[in-house]
Amino acid sequence: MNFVEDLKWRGMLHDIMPGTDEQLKKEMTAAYIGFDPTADSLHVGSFAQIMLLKRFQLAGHKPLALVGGATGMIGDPSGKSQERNLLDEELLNKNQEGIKKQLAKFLDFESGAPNAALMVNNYDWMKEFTFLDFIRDIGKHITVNYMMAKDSVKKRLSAESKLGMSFTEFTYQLVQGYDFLWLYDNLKCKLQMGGSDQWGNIITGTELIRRKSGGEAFAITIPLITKADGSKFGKTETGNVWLDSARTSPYKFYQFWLNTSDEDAERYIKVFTLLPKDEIENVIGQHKEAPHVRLLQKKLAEEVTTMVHSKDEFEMAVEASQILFGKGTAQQLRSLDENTFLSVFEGVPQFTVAKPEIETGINIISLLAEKTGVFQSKGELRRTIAGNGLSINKEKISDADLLIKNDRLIGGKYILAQKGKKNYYLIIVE
RNA sequence: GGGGAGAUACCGAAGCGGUCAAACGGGGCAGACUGUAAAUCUGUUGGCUACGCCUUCGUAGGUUCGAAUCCUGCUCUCCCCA
Repeated sequence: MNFVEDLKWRGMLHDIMPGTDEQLKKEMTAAYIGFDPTADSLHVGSFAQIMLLKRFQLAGHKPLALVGGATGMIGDPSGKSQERNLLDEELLNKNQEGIKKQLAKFLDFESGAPNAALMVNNYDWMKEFTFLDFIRDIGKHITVNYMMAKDSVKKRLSAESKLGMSFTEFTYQLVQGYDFLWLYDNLKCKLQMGGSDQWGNIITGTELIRRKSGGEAFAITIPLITKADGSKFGKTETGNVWLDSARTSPYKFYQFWLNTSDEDAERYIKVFTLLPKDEIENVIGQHKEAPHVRLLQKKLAEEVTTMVHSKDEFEMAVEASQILFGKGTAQQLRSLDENTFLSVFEGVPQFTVAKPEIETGINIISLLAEKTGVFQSKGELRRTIAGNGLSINKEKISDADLLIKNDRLIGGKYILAQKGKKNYYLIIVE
């Protein structure tokens, strides 16, 4: 199966410019995708694009990852994003480094193969380009009428938009178009890929290449990743899901994928894993026969967590999940060694209390609602206990006057409080 | 500028002198069920030194034994007319 067919089967093809497939069959082709350097880590929202580059490289082509140092300063008017703050160069550099490190996990930058990946930053070629030169050499080739016809621009000019659009944002597509032109001229990049919201910007680039260099360039976009329930993909209650383990722990990351709905998982496994078609179809088939086993989600979470983090971290996440959600018992909990214990509860809100507080025995209400912020108020805690919703170290608590003493400490220094089934809080005694 | 309606807890919305920490719905939280899901059902949803006390019904005063409820000033919102 070739690259384009594979994308099609995976539901990753939104739009493709005529001739693209032929070009890819003809020769090794370089393609680029732009990433916003607004943070030093990418999140799962960009993950589909990363996988796109990955597949591209696996198909024998040359992927270019462009970090939008220049474009990131401007802000794409697509979507409802407001004007963006300018990022300073130092931060940009730091973010670029972080992003490159992440991409290196997926793409081969180092091998020296002809199709080794390359990282570029449009700031490098934009920073010396003066405004006058730009409007004369580039602006000349694209009419305002053309630019105004883009959806991203039209939306912002329409009556419903209260925000208006600055000239800076308006020029965005031109700057991005110039990126493509530059890459075409300098690195023989003939294809730009991206999310479906980028189609208009990409086409401005191919148009610019045609008019200025008389060359032919191509475009592929992938659909926006959606969730069946209509909420935004890549977010949890606690915020964005990042690829960096310092921002989103491997455990949380694993959980994110494990919790996808049946319908979503079926689409995601095609987009976010490298598993071949027959294996995916097999898993989907098995899942349909026994949906409650959630084989599909498990497979998806395994593949993605292993790829983004590591096999070890994946196994740790599974172990943590079993303790937290399986029939984890107090004995099991106490049997963990300290390191495992801490990694299981990594990312769980933590509180610290002084050792003397516990030694004399402390009332549970005082401990959870005063010494720590596990509960907002004592009333809330009493209610939770009355509703059978509180556990300490995996044991249900039904007595609001319970005294917590040293013998409750796990490993001599930890107490695990649990509000309901899913909310854990770690109290460290030292 | 003239006239009218209104401001109640996270949101919507009842209440119009005591029995109001305030009906009901939504949302939130928890429990049961379950697939760590959805749907459903149940409980709970101001604070506390807790059969009692304290602070809350736009804001500041007043009437009253007693006010979210009545009166006055102020602020804001909505509607109609100019």
